[in-house]
Order: sequence, then structure tokens, then C-alpha cells
Amino acid sequence: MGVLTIGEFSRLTHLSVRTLRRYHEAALLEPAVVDEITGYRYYGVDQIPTAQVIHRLRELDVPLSDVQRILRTPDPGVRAALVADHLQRLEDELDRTRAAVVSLRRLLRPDPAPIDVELRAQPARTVAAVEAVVRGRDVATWYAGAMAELEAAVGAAATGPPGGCYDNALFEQERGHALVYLPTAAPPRTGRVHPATLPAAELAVTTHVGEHDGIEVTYGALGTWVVENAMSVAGPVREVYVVGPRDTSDPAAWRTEIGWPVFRVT
Amino acid sequence: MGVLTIGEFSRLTHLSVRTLRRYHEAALLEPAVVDEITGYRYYGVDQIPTAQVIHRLRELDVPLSDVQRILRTPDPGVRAALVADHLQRLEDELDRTRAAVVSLRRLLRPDPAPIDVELRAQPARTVAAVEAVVRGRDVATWYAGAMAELEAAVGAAATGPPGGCYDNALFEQERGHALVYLPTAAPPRTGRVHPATLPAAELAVTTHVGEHDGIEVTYGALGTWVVENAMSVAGPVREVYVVGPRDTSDPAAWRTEIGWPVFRVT
DNA sequence: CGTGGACTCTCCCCCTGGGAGAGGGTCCAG
DNA sequence: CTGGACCCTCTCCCAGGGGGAGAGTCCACG
Repeated sequence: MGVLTIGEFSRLTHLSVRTLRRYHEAALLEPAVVDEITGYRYYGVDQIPTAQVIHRLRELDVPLSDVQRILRTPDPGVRAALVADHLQRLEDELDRTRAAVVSLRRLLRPDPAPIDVELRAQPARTVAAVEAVVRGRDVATWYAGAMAELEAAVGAAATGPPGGCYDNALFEQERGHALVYLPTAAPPRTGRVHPATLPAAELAVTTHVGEHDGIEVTYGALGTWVVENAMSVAGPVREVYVVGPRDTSDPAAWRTEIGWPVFRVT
Repeated sequence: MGVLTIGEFSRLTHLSVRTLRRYHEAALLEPAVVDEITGYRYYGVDQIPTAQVIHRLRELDVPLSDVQRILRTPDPGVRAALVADHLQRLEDELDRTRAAVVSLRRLLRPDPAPIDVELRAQPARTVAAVEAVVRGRDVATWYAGAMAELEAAVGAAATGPPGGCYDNALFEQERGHALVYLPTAAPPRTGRVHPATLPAAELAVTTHVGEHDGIEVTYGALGTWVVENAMSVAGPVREVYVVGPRDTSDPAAWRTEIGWPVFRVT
């Protein structure tokens, strides 16, 4: 009583037979009984809710390994936290999707506005910085925390707008080095905040106006300018948030300087 | 002049070298020049915007084949339509994600309310129907169109609430047969609307209250009931929208009868 | 003019989460 | 007892990459 063949269980849970077998193999959802001789899988009615939870989590693109972790967590509170993590991940993904849509619309607009590029010999400078190696898609989250810590440590002693320095790999969704800073006369050393020296460099600088969604378009235009002026790019890109969220809540008024280290090609 | 190695192009477009090679292989983004002897790929500055468009589209999970189709479309209007299609797909996906989140929350709630199940011998009946073989994830869209056509053809002559009959495969994201109907005395035959006979069946019936997000939980509970009452399920599931969007705009007041064809297990 | 290091090439295997089908064994109702 | 539905395992395929091996190329510096 209450024992189901894989086909019956499939009909009741709306998971395909194939998928159920895969979940068995992955030790995600083990049949209540497996006939030793025939290999037939038999499921119990009490496994239906579990199967449904798996189904929903998979619909949210939670990897099987994480589904397993969630299912194996007995404490409902901890389990809820794990689920919440994934919901947060979905939120972040949604933000990225929105940004990509904005960027795409801008890219498909027929006439890109020409950009002003300035070549600037940037001397080395010492600033209060927070740096880390992060994954590309975690940059936004990391940035928020790091900048909050910087503001707390430096605050009004800042002698200019904040900025950052980002490895190229970060833009390719890989891991890379990221650094955010606030310029100040005497950089403190508290928590993750420490003094750091931005090396001197020759920068091709342009200004991106507006929110950061779609900033890639400006990057592309800057890259084109660099190449057409017989130069090549090197090193991590630098951004300076001349006017940013700390200055105004109107994203349309934001001004971001993008500085790409360049060197002249012979 | 303006010719870039794959590494330079990678830095300028934020696409990894690997990915660029893959795109070449897929004839998505061919280098301007390929050295016949060394195989080295060289890109032109003018390819940066194209690379960026590809990058954004991929961020939106547009398959490479569709990206190719979009890029090969010369007419900007048609191209915009193709892109709009994918944005629509993203919207639909978002709806499904939302539904899964609601369902998941309900599943993780500790105490599932017990459900009332009624065993009903449903005689055969002839109704005005629209049917098709559709993909599981297109059901919602298909349903909207089909029901609109039914309303237009039958309208006030309906003798009861609308309903549907759905293959199991539809719930597994595969293709399956779907049928929606409005009961009426003399079913017309116009457009996709035609008379159809719902075969007699013994149904295990329960009522789901509220919006359809999370209806899976009710399905699970019904399935458990069926098995615990020594029966098995068969054939496509039937839904009757006793109170639905055509009756009230308040989803919390919706009532959906779920009827699962069952047969007694010896 | 050499040479070393950075860059690039191709080839192959790995990952996830499935789908498709072959070839053969099992269950059960008529 | 037999046919048809069901179930088993097995191998191969897909997208869209990641990772690394082993070898060839480019170029600036000494």
C-alpha cells in the first residue's frame, strides 16, 4: 500500500521518468525500495512532497548539488536561509538581465553619439582602498559592502570622488582582482580598509553619463578610439565615480570617468 | 591599422579568448583576417560593436543560433522584432519563476492544510473545445488565445464554467495534448472551435482556491490521497475553472476543480 | 641577430541537466 | 500463456562553455 512504480510516481509528481532515474543516481531522491533482482524502483507516497520541492527548486535553476544540500538540512530555519540565498541570487540575476536589456537597446540604436576622449598622464597616488579577488557576477554586491566600509573609515576626510580598478577577467564572469578606493590625505588601516598605491599610468579617459546599465557601450566606443589612435590597452581598467549615488539619487545625473591604461604602438 | 589580435580584442570587448574562438567556429563572429599559415585570428575595430551585441544577447540567454539569426538580419525593424521576441520570452520566464517561488513557499510551509477529495463518476459530455499539441511552457500563452476564441464563439451560450484537459507531458515541459472547452448546448464549429466529447471517467476531484501559482501543491496532495485510497491515476488531468478570471479579478477568490481520472487497484 | 617570455594555435576531456533511442527483462490482465 | 505496457541499463547527443597539454609564433630587448 502506498508504493508506486516509477511511472505512477512520475504522473503524480510531474517529473519525467528519466529525471527521476537521474535523481536516484544523483542520490537526490532515492526510491523507498529498489528490487535487488529486477532493479525496479518503487517510491512511497510520502516522497511526493519532496519530489515537488525538488521540482520547484529546479525550476528556479538551483543546481542539483544545492538542492541536495537544502533537502539534507533538517533545521527548517537553516533550510529557509539556504532557499533565501537562492532567491537573492535570482534577484541579482534579474538585475543583470535588466542591465543587459538597457545595454542592448543602446547598442541597437542606429547612431551612437561620438565620445570625447582625453589622454591623461596619471601620476601614482596613494589612497584608502579595499581590494579582493571576486567573481565577476559578485562584483556589485562586493562593491556595495566595500564602499560602505570605506565611507565609514574615511567619510568626510575624502579629498575627491571614489573610484575603482577592475581586472579584465571580471567582465568575463570569471574571478579577478578588484579594488575600490576613496582618496584621502592619510589613508587609515581599519578592517579591510588599507592604504594602497595606484601606479602611474597613461590613461585614455572618457566620461559615461547616466546609470551604469549600458556602460559597456561607452567601453566599446573608448576601445575603438584607442585602437584608431594607434594605441593598445593594458592593465586593469579604472573608473572614477565623479558624480555617483553618494552625490545624487538621480542616476541620469551620474558621471563616471572610465580610464583605460594605454600604450603607444610603434 | 585597426587590426587586433584575439587577446587585444578580448580585452576591448570583455569576451574571453576562448569564447571568441568558439564564436569563430560557430560562424557567429568571424575574424576580419585569419593568417592562412599560422592560423592566427585578427579582428577589426569595426567588429567591436558586433561583439558587444553578441555579449548582451548571450547575457539574456539567447541561444547562439538565434544570435546568429539576429545578426544576419539586415532590416533593423525585423531585427528589433526578433529581439523583442526574446524579451517576451524573458518576461514569460519571469512569470514562471514567480510561480515557482510562490509554490515553493507554500511547499515549505510546515503544516499543509488537509484537502477534501470527492470521488465522482463523470459521464461523457460534449462541449465546444479548442485543442492542440503544444509545448509545456507555451501552455499559458496558448490557453489565453484559445479561451478568447471560445468566448467569442460561445459567449453567453455557455452552460457552465470553462475547463481544460491536459496531458501529463505538459507538466514536464515537454510537448503534449491540451484541450480547453466551454460547455454549451449546441457546440459551434468556427475557427479552431469545434465540438468535442470528453469521455466518461471516474475522477478524484478537489478544489484549489486562489491563484494558479502553487497549484502543484494541491496536485501533490490529491495524488497522495489517490494512492492512499488504493487507486491509481490515468489519463490526462482535467481542470474546471469554477470561479476564474472571467468571473472576478480577485485571484484569491478563484476556485479551480482538479479532477484526476483514477481507477481502483485490485 | 638571438633568445626568452608572452601570446596563440589545435585537440581533447570535463561540467550540468537533461533528451533520444536501442536492446532486453518484467508484470499482469484477459 | 501471451501480448502489451512497463521498466531496466547502456550509449550517444545537445548547449555553452572551462581547463589544460603540447606545440608553434611574435616581438622587444640585449
